[in-house]
Amino acid sequence: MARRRSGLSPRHKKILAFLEEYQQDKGYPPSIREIGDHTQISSTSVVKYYLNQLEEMGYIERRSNVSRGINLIKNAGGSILQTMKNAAAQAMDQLVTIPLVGNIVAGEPMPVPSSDFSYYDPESGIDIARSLLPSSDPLDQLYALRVHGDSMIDAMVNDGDIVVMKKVDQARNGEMVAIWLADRDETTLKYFYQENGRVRLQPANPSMQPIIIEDPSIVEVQGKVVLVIRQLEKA
Amino acid sequence: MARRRSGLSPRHKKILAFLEEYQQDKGYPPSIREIGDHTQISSTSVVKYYLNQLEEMGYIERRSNVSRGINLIKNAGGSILQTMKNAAAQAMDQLVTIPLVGNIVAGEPMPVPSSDFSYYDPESGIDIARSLLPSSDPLDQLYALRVHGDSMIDAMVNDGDIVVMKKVDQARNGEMVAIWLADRDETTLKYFYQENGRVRLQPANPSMQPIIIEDPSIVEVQGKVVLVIRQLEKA
DNA sequence: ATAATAACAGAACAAATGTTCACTGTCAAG
DNA sequence: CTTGACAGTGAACATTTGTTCTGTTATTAT
Repeated sequence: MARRRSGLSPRHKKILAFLEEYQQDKGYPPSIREIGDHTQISSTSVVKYYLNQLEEMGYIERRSNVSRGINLIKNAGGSILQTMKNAAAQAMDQLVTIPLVGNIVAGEPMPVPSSDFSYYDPESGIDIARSLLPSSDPLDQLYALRVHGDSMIDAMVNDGDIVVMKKVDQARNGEMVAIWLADRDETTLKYFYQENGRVRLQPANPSMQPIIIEDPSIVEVQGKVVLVIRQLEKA
Repeated sequence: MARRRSGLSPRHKKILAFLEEYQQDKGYPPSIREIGDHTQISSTSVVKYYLNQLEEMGYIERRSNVSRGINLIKNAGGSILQTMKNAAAQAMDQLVTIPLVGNIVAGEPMPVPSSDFSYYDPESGIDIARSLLPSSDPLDQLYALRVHGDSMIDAMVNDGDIVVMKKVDQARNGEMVAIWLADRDETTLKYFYQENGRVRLQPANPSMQPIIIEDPSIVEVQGKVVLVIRQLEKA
């Protein structure tokens, strides 16, 4: 039999390759006996023998007495698996999933996710290409709402549309914002303009008249509209 | 105890979160007892009970009688997690680029890509998550147009909006289509209804009146509207 | 109230799986 | 040739771990 050289023997490589392939395929690591079967090693003790060596060499991590407790650190080529994760993350990065946290209904306050809101809360999310979003916005401040009813038609937003919002509590001129009008008990989407002490809320539909509010304190900005999506054909 | 809602209960979410975190941290999935310990579930049978439900819902895959044989398919947000190798390719696949071939202007015929049109012709394209599009549509029949002017406001489409169209020459009832009205020299977006020999073109804005056309031969369907996108903040 | 169903508990069980150990074979150096 | 480190075998063993089962508690519907 060949003596232990400095590097990896064919069996070492075979085991590492199998570990990677198996984890890839099944989503969890193989057992010692499965490794043996697929690498022509008939004895479980020999598999353990090799696994110990691979662990010493830093290719894997193991937790003793734990079934399938093998963590592949780097593959046989020596390149760290983490780089792969990064590549995937980068590709994923082009596509962001925005939580769909609720509905906009004119007569009731709009749901806004709390700052500590759980990643797993939303029943569903919508996927958006990053290129459609303002590049600067941090993703965790974005959330989406589905519009219910025809109350937003003067904002050119229809029943069933999805609006992507950014959490802000102050609007700048010219931005479209979601506003809770305390005196009317109403949520509305309007272009926001603050000019000489009063607030003008301009509908997106140029044929509609603006709302002028003399007392800015009663307008409550819920968020800024970033994107509106209307699916005519349901996916 | 709370009844099973349509979506995921807090425990479902907790388990999914733990599965993801554990796998990320250790490199292999947790055992049933470990899941129980970290999610305040005292009985292994209850953990199994939830795992069965998660499997039925498609969030995980399991191999029976296999220790830690859990494969996390998608997280609670519903986005695909897959294993790292496929993730990059899959993520790419989730994103489609649709050619932006021109503008819609009310007074002139709408540009429609010819059938042999080169995929690389358009100066620019827009990236759309596949999940937003009708799953059935072949991608090569989709194209996008930018709306110029306020002429489409009765279709709830604003100046600057992007409409994604599908090439069709015949519309079915209830579809929103782009139509060239020969007698008016005008392009318009309307809901299409053909009923007892005549065509009714219904604006999306429910407060507007429909156009009735007695002679169907003068309506020329340019395409079907699949998606409308409005970017409030330019990227 | 009552029945039905979902949610949960805990123990007992069986199977999967890692570990240990005594033993055999190989090869190179003294 | 002998020795010793390395490589490998196979079985016995001990844990870990998934499964099943009986039963209890809550929630909803009738």
